[in-house]
Amino acid sequence: MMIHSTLSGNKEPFQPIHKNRVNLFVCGPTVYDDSHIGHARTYIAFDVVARYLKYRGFSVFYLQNLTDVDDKIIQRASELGAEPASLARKFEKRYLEDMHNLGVTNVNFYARATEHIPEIISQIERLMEKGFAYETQTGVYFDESRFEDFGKLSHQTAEDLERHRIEPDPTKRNPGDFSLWKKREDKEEVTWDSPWGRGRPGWHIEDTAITETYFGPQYDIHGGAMDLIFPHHEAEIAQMEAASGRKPLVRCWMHTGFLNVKGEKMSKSLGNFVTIRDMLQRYDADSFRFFVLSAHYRSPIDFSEGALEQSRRSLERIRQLVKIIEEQLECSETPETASEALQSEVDIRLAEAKAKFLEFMDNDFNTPYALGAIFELVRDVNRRMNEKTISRKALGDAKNLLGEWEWILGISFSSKGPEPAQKPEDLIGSLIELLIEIRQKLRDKKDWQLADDIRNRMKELNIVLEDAKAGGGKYTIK
RNA sequence: GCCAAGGUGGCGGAGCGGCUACGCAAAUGCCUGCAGAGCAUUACCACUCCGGUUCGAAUCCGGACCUUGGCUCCA
Repeated sequence: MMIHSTLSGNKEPFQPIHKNRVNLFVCGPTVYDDSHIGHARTYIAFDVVARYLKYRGFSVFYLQNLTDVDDKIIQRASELGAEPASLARKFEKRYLEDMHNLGVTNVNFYARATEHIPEIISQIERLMEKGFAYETQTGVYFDESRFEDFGKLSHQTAEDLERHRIEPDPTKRNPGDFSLWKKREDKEEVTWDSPWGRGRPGWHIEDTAITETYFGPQYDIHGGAMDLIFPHHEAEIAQMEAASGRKPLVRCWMHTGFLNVKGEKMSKSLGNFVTIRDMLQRYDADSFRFFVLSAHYRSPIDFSEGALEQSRRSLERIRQLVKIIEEQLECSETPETASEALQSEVDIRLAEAKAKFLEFMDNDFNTPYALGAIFELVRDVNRRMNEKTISRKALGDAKNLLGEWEWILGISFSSKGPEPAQKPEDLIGSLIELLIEIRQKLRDKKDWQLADDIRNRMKELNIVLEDAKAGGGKYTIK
């Protein structure tokens, strides 16, 4: 199994530190607002990573932090006149709801920063003892010049890092030094006692304190989006490798590409963001997951309604097959077995499809190509059903294989009921049902002209009828 | 300025030395009273540009150009 690591810039064979145990850590959100679909992209990607590793027989422990103390939370709370702690809890709850709704269900433990203050302090103390950190008027800082590997993840040298957009704190030794502990004397603020007085932790230290607590000084995979490479993950490497004296902190650094809108990064400041909640009002989670997985996790993806609609239709094609398979399995005319030659042909085909899927997933989680393998099977099974050369057993096998893939991707291939956006109010719905009944009577009498006229007139009202063979039919409102 | 990720058919998106996925959209056929949906088949032979290596390059090596992102807030 090959995974691309940002540190080396190459795909590397994946080998966990401890036999088949995989310790996976992904940076969680700062809970000061609702998450947007850019966050969702990253978390869906790592959900699939965790699922696939499990499927491959690894015992995965997936850990995520929750940044529940931070300047942004405090600022937002004061804007709203709320308590920072309760604001953080509220958005933490909403974040977990969002993840649940997206089928992101494989995180084993969410660790809150505020529940790891002693571990954070302990790590800073060790950095102080070893001379990697120093105290100033404003806080405790990591001395970047003492850690020679600084910049190795983002492939930058000390000189590259001389440039900066924000004027550095003049009390720091080097402009690149980052905060481990922020001193805050104000009684109104959220603070904890520390050897350096009241204050709160810097952003980077919470993650290494948390991963050290649950995984120790070294672990297997660390994930996050590209924007975290510098400075956040660089700082994590510096903190933990300096504190423990052991490297590497993680074997494999995985970073997801951005979700863009019209080629630009989705962000709050540009105002082009869509929250997960808003998106789920319009589209189902499975279509969104399909959209995310139809691009490689490291590639940027461009979000648009059209792209999501395309994903919905593509997924529909797989669902259609599952529906037909189920019908065929119930149909008494479907033969129990086929000739030996046909059966072995199908067996080979299924085994090939399965092997292909695994091969692509083993190659740095190439979900787009894995989806391609699914569609190849879909076409093949459809063809065999048309030719009526497929047996009940083969259909069952195909269904089972699709079931495995469903689980890995976290996408349901079973058709759902009507889409939420299409459900009309009761009265209108009843009237439409009534018209469908009347049309059916006309169709029974072969009064095609009037029946078609009703259908056309309804179409003008944006109500699209689709007649079923058996009679009746379904409708969609645009 | 430095670092990173990219630039592939009408669109989305893989591939990363020869076999040129897959999906959407399209065309044709099957089905259907018709339409839609569904299914099958088909077409297009695309890789930012300029050099080079090679029997052979979208893929490797130089060199440009363009896009997006990071450079101490960020998934």
